[in-house]
Amino acid sequence: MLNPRTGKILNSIVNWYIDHAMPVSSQTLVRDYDLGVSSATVRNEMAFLEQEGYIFRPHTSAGSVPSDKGYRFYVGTLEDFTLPVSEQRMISHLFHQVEGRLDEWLSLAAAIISRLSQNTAVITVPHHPASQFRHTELVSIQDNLVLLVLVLQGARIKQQLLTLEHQVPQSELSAISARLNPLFGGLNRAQISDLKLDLSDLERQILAAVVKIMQQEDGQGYNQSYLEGMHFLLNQPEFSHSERSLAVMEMLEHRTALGTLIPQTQEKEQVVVVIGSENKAEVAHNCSLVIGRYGLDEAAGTIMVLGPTRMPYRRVIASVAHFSVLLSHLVADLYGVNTFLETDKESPK
Amino acid sequence: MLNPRTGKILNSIVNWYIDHAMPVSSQTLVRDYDLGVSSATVRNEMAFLEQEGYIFRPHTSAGSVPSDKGYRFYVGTLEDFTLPVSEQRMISHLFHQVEGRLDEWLSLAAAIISRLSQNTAVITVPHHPASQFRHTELVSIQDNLVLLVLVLQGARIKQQLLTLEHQVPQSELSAISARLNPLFGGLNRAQISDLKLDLSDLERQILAAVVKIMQQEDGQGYNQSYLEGMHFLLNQPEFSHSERSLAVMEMLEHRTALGTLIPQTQEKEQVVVVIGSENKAEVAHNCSLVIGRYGLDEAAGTIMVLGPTRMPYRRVIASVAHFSVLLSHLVADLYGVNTFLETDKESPK
DNA sequence: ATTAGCAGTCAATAATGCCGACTGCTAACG
DNA sequence: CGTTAGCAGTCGGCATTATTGACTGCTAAT
Repeated sequence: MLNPRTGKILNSIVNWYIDHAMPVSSQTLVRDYDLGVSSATVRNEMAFLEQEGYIFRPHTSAGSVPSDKGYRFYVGTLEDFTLPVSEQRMISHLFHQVEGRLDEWLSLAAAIISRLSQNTAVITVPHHPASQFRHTELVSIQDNLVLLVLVLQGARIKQQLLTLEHQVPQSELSAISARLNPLFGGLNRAQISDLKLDLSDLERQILAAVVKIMQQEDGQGYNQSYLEGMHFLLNQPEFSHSERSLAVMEMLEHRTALGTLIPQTQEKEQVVVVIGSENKAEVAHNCSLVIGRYGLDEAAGTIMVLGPTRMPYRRVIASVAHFSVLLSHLVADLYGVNTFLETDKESPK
Repeated sequence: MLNPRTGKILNSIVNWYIDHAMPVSSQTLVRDYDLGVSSATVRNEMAFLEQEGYIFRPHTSAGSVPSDKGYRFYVGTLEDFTLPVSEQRMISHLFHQVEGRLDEWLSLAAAIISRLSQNTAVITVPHHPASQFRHTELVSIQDNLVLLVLVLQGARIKQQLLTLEHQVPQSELSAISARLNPLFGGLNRAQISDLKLDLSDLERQILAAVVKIMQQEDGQGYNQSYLEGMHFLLNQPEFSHSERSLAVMEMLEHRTALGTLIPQTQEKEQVVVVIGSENKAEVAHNCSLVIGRYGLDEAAGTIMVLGPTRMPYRRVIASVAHFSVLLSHLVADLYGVNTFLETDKESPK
């Protein structure tokens, strides 16, 4: 679609602009990249690229800036999204230190992705629209106050305080949970509700609480997430002084509308890049989004990196791809699935 | 220390500046406040206030801006920190909707305080340097993978995945936790470590994990906290364009050094205000901090609101004071303490 | 002690001119 | 015919200057 030399020049423009955040001149290109032609030729090519909409100029006699279309072309030509070995080692080292804690994994992953990509990262908790019951436990706190601990499929823990009508000894509470656990095990909330059981008042209260917790859990999509590196957004020259940045920050803080940014057509283990005005939300029109999914069909989470359209796509995509695989393995363990997913290489849409 | 009229003028200056974020002129004061004197007199008083360091001027022929000393005086004259009844009702309504969940309480409280005070709010999880064991539970996840659920005093829940040497049936896991629970109940990690018990390898592994979790839990001070309303910082005109704001944001995001901002001398149920350069941390020299404590001796948490020195102190102090009492009640319930704390009125330092 | 009035100060804004970074074009070149 | 050197033209950015208007500080009258 673009002849090789033109493509090479466009990619050089994008690379330089990503690094320097300033319009690129024809001279700069021949100086910094090995194009083998003179600046005049580059100017001719740039005129063509501008005409075709791959780049634009802030004003008549200015250097060129990649447009969304230009970035899209650039991203399409990228390949080899493996992280440097040193970084891979660093990551696996850090993960060994927080062995065995889902929340720590996600929080750590968000922190690392954010640091590696120098942008804001969000990771949503693996989520399934119909959680399965795994285990419950009742712990007496004080008088008639009882802590209900609920373990869902995938080692997800929920808690809820219950106020009982009368004080109940711990031994009886334990007996109740011991009785309910085998009955509820492996069922989702609809199935639990449908059970025809002969229950005491107390047991009914507990069942109601369990169902309610599961309902809330199933209901929240992008509400539960780990957010890291908001300050990188502010560091970006294109954001530091604008009104836009504020709207984006607010969206991030409330997680509202984060879901709407995700395009529906995304297969697992594939990294999708949404550039600038391709975003559905108006506020994110000068942002790019790199989105990965992880987990299993029964519990999928999303990794996303948000930054200005001028972001280091290769690094970002590599980070997201790496963690997509890593977290998928971890979640597979939690859900007792042994299928090892094919890994190693992903390519953006 | 300041004669009544001078004090009244100073407070008028502070009030106006808090509302408008612009230097106040003598004319504006006589127009907007009922001072009963002419602008010339106000100018004379302002000259005095400037000489004494309560206010300063950005340049020679400019209006006046309160200094930290001026704010300090202003805060000292404030009284009546009750929230409007409508807001109190709104709060108790919202809290009824998330009955029984500590994490939701704190998260909600941070959100409300932030909204009410139009500034950034942080609430730390109630914390004690030597947590007490309450209950543990082992849930088989898959093969030899087991989820250890640990409940600490105060309904705090921790989780950890364990990889066992062999696969162990759920019934045996339940038996183990049933055996360990009465042994550990009410003890802190040192006491648990000191127990001379005859344990199997498996039980030893579990004990080690329990102690390690408790150790980590006891170790982290301000790490666990709920942060809300960072975008308010960016909205403030004094922050929107500065380098400072970035440093503050970074500090907030990493929670580092948040602890160092808290003055040590603070009694429970008392709200402390730290103004501008009174802050120990250099980065926070144009910030003010309103700090409240809540909880019990055995589990105290901190509420803090951070914003520019030009913040609506009355509203902020009232919000913090209100939630200090509210959360104290809730925590007291969790810890099985029935002492109702004397409430209603607090005054800042 | 208070006040009116006036002179003086200084930031903010607009207007102007200059510099330099780039491009677009044209004509020459291989 | 693609490529290149060179030059004219454009426009943002920066520094300089002028103008305005919002305040104060001072002084003299009340």
